[in-house]
Amino acid sequence: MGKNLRIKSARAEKDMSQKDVAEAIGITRQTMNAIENGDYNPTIKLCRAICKELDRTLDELFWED
Amino acid sequence: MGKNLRIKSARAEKDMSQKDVAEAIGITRQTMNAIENGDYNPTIKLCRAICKELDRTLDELFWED
DNA sequence: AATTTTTGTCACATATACTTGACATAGGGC
DNA sequence: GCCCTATGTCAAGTATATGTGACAAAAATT
Repeated sequence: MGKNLRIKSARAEKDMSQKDVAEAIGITRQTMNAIENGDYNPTIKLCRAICKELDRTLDELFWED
Repeated sequence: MGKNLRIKSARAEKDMSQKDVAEAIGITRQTMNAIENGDYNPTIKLCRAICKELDRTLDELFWED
């Protein structure tokens, strides 16, 4: 899986580090890093939490063609 | 978690059983049933596969307010 | 009514998402 | 130079998504 630059971009827009987002939604920094780097496959619940924190939708951050 | 009636509806629209969808995307019938009944929390990859099979987007089938 | 399909549910096994703690590195400010 | 933040990564543990096989009960079909 490739990197998810859309998450990185949405983070930048809110000026949040990976750690900031991770703490805001109650996961570890390492997990956030792994998701952003495409190292694994988060659950939908976690995806929703990331989306809400970054003011994006599932389609905007996690859809793929 | 509550039932996901949007999946059920999308299935009905394509006249597919839980088994049909499950086989089409390479998961078991029981897993498909559990997801539709809200018994757990699928991975984003699986959600994407369900969406593509049922011609819906992530936001349409898996977003929650 | 009998048969087949569809759905619900269970117990147990396996794969993998996620945690924890640690160490390394690059960059910026003092 | 040193310190602090942000990111990357690893090994080992825990939690949970998913698979497998089975049984039962609706719901549809004949």
